[in-house]
Amino acid sequence: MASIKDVAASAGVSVATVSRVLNEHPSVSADARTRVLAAVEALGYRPNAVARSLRTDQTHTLGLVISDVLNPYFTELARSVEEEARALGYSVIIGNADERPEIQDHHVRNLLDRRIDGLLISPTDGGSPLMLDAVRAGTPMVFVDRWIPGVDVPVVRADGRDAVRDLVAHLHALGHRRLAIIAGPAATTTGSERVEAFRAALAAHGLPLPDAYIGQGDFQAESGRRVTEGFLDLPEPPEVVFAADNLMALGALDAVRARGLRVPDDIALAAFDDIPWFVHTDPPVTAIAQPTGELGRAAVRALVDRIEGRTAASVALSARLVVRRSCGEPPAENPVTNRSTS
Amino acid sequence: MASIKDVAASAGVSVATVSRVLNEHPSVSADARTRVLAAVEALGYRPNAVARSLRTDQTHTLGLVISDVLNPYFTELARSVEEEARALGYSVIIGNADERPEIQDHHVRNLLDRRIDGLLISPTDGGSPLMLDAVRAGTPMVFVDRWIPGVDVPVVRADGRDAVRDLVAHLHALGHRRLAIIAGPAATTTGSERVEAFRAALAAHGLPLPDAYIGQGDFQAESGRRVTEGFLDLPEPPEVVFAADNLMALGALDAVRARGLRVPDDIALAAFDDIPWFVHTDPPVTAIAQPTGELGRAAVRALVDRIEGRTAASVALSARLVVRRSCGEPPAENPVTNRSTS
DNA sequence: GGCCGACGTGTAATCGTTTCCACGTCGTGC
DNA sequence: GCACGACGTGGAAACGATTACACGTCGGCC
Repeated sequence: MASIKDVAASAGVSVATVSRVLNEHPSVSADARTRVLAAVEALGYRPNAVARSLRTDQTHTLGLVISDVLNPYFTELARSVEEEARALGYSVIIGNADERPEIQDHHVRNLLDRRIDGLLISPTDGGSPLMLDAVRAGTPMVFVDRWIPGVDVPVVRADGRDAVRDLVAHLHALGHRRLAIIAGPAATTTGSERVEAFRAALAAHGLPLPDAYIGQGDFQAESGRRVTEGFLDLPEPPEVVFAADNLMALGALDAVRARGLRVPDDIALAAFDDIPWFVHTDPPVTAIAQPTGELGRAAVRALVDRIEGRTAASVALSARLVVRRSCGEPPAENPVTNRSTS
Repeated sequence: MASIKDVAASAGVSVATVSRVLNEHPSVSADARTRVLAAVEALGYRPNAVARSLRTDQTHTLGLVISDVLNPYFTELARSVEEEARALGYSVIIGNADERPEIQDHHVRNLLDRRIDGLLISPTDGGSPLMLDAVRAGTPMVFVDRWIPGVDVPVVRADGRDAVRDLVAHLHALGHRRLAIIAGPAATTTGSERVEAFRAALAAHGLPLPDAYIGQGDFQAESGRRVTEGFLDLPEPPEVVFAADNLMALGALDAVRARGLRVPDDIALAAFDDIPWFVHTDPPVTAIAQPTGELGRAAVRALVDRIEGRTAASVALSARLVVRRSCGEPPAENPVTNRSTS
């Protein structure tokens, strides 16, 4: 592979001049510039990003550590992150933690070793020493979706409280009184927050949230299945199951189906996170939709602000309820909320 | 951030010795080793991967350029690729081409500039000059899922021919005679191959595949919707629509639903690529399942073989038909093929 | 006509590693 | 007792870029 030296030799100038042409430094004569450009073209030269990074101490790369790539919500997040980053001249290295703290740490370490310019992360747990060290060391960082309390890092997330309230009102109006939730891990903010929002919304209607109706999941389909089976085995099973993410909702559907029961007649179902497939499931699933793309873009902008020396602020966008048929009594068709893709 | 010099100074040895300890070079005294290790620990030193890469000319990084991250098939592929790569000591940079050749080229260029050790790619088109150049320059490369004919690069893919034959036999047995396909872009191998396999399977049953029954899609949901609407507008609409990927099947469902028609009563549907959601759609969708995880792992192994100087061979694994209810007449329940997650 | 600033260019240091080579100090074998 | 090999170590040169600094040349202005 041709190096800057080859270009310099071929153009009859010094490497410094080549570098200046490449970096659009003003003080280069038109003559030198054309000769260099011609040599670059002829040799098919491309600057070595590794060498450049070593010298300039910037990689123009963002690290993104997400909890689970198989979760469509995070996939969409990753996509919008990459898009916005590309628009701003950065590339993205994605690490998939699979909801496992040790894999998360592996990725964080790896990204730090590669000297990424900044880190976007949706923490799987309460924060490992490694991550806290990175924050302390001044690594530009932004939390997205989930965050770690007490750590001074901007957070970009959706606030689902209002939507959860709308959901509970909807369920209450349909006559449901025994509502259960499949929660995410308590170590994640989204795990505990959604339970709290649910509990508060229930309280507003004078409904309790008994412990038996709080199932502990881990945001994966299998846990949704397991928890739902537990609910169904209860002497008095809930009338509604609210899954704190879309994969656990999938697991819940599996469990209900395995028993030969029907949604919503035998048990109603709702989910946090809306995905295109919810339109076509049997029945279509009522869900709380996050502005996922906007979250990803906002997170990148915040991180790049931080990297480039500006100050980055936290962002909270609101989620909204999308009513379908999985909780009973089909509402009037709404052509907008029923579009399956965006 | 502490550098190797700091460690050397702190341990009272030269940088060469530190480097030797870190790289497990044998000729280091036990005494020096412990002093270095202690210094590393004390300073929280981590080698700078950028500098190391510059010197050794290897990044221990693989590039993966996929056609569309939002497609669950590619997501799963990406996940298995990353997992296997991690197991072999490599990390992965994913580029999402969104089925657009110019974005694909952007990612390829970017990855090449970063001096990745090898490239895993599922080409969106017939091969840009850039990619052909990279092949000619000897960049270790492996095609996965799709490939470019006439280019000497190992291919790891699923052969769906038998499964398509099984599908057509299944459809024929159900009494369907007018079968249509939503094809992928002709520039992709999976785009044209699936049509050919379908045509051949139809011919074996003495069935034609008229041009009007070949809809041109682009592997995205929207095109599935558009093509399906076209089919439904035909004077004699098909009895079955076979979508060449899962997203176009989603679009087809959207279109059928928008007309108030029902699957499979009014029109049957089948898809290439199986995904967990197909179990829970209304109705569950008959699909051809690829061994996605195995494909990803095999692709990584082939690429790493090539990188580390061994020879890499092409791999073709077989796909299989998973019958559900979207083509009519429910088969007996099969607990294995109906599990929604793996 | 001389001085000074602007301009274009090249030399060389630098980023953090790895690794070749040379060197000193042993222990061993004759 | 001497030669020699093995071993542990350090110095210094790379890798491919960027950039501070110095230098020569030219034009304009007094």
